[in-house]
Amino acid sequence: MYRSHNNGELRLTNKNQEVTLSGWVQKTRDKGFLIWIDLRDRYGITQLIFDEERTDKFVFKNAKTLGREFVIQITGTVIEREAKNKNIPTGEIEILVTKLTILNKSEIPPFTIEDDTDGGEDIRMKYRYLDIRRNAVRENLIFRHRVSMEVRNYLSKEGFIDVETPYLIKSTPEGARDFVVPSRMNEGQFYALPQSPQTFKQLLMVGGIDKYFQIVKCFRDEDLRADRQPEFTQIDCEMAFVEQEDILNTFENLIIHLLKKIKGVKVEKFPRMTYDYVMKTYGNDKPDIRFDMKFGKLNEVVQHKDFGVFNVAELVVGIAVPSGNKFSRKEIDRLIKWLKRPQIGALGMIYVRCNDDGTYKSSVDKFYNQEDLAKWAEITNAKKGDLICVLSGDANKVRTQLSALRMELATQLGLRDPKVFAPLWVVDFPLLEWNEETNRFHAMHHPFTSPKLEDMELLKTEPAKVRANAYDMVLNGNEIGGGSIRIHDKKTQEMMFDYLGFTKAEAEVQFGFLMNAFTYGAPPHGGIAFGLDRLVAILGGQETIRDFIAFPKNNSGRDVMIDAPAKIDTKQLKELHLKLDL
RNA sequence: GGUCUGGUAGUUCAGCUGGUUAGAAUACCUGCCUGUCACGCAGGGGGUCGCGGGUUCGAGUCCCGUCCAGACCGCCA
Repeated sequence: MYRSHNNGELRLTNKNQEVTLSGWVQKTRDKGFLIWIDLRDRYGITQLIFDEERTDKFVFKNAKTLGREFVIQITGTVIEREAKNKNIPTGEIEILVTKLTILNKSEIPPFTIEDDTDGGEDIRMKYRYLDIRRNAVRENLIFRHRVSMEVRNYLSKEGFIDVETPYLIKSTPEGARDFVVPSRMNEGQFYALPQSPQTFKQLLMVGGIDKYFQIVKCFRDEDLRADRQPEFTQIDCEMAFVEQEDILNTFENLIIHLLKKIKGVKVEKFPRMTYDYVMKTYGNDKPDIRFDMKFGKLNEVVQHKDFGVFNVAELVVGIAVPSGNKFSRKEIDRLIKWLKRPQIGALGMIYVRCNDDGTYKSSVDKFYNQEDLAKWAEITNAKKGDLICVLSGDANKVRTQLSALRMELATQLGLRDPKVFAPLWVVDFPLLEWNEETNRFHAMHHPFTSPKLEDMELLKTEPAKVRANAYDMVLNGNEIGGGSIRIHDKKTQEMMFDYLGFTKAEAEVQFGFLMNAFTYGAPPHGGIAFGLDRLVAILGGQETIRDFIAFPKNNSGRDVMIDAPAKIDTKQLKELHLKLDL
């Protein structure tokens, strides 16, 4: 028996009991005649004591040799501490050790296993197994476990069936780049890893599994970000015999349940906003609505004066920064400089100070009087003491830029409180999106998304205006889930592939199996998929998903611990019928 | 593919306009210490300043290239 108790559970009520404990040496405090050792496991810390007078000579001598992260097993008696530590749960007791076994020694770890470790990201990733011994990382993994168990239990109780779908599937041209796996048995042919189980879950609907879910790995060979990994986990869901409204209600309730159960936060019905509205109001299809700063379109009140920049602009739009008038000239200049960086690419910014006495002072006083500026304030909903920031130019670009500024200012002003949760639905996404590169329309969501019936006629005349039965769930400025009502008949699906520039033959080769399935009684269906990594990170109040993944990849898609990807030898290449062309 | 930031002791960092022997904290080692819990005290070891080239009497410091790491843009149906 390695242990009778774990290191977090002994209390004064266990006094005089003989116990056996195992764990890692967190810290030794050697006072010469007395040695204390903090013994750690994932449940907590228990203090061991070795006393030159009370401890066996051999055991005492052995205790002197212990180093950080040694794995030991001890037997001893629970005694009351002379000096208690109120900061830890086991702080009233310590173990007077009678028997000590070193189960395994440890090299000196490259960084300290402490809450505020001295190790940087790089070294912690290389020795991730040591990093996981730290409270912060362990707690994150446990937190993720709790979320995913809660999701499983909830969906299972609601009648959803967890079905596994294959990882070795077929590459498709639409969407993200595929990870590709060569087939040994089929010369010159390749599997692809799924970007999502999309077609399989639709086939499950045809198969009559009318409520399906899966917590499943997905793969996309695209560049990484703080919130994007090449392999990531989705809560993938699909339902048959449902309309959009059914899906929204079902999964809104799932997130309400999670927020309550995991965070103890009560959230009411989610607001629903159309894509068109959020783009115009927040410049962004995943708005953070924990704070206001809504866009105010100023074209009507600023144009046809003498200010040329505004007169030629497609869009002039402003936001009111709460209490922004306290910004110094220097701080505003810094904001403008920030906006002009190539990443944002704004040409400049006009601003209006809203003074406490109700007057205005702007950077364009030459062209606009107090009455004009009062109108700006009205449209942007600016109060006394605010600062109105105005950008102008190409509508799409300006929205993106002002949206970036809105988020930056909110961060600076502390308006993005990680303890506050503001979810919403964004609905009525466009079905299609023009792609400059390929010079054709692409499906904004994916090619299986159904168009809104009432917009079908526009498909021929103004395809960009056709709305889809597609929706995203947004939480605190992050897209945490997205889905759609799918096409479930062959004719519409064929038509869609046609619009997306597939020839009949291409559509048949790539998605014939799906369209064929649609001819055998496919029920109406739709679904949604949540990004688990992102959801867990946001619930945990953090931005980087890496902190919630046990073994994440770095910025360039490498696993620095196992050093992958790596070369394979010529024998393997030969088996796979591959030749490198480097 | 692009923009920006960084790379100096095991680790995290400082090192100004180029100038003698490159510092701090922490970790590590040794000794002392009877109630520690960020223990304390005294001492010690530890460096190819990412790599390559250039400018210079002289480069951690300036220039060019390159590699690595991070953030972002493009990309992510």
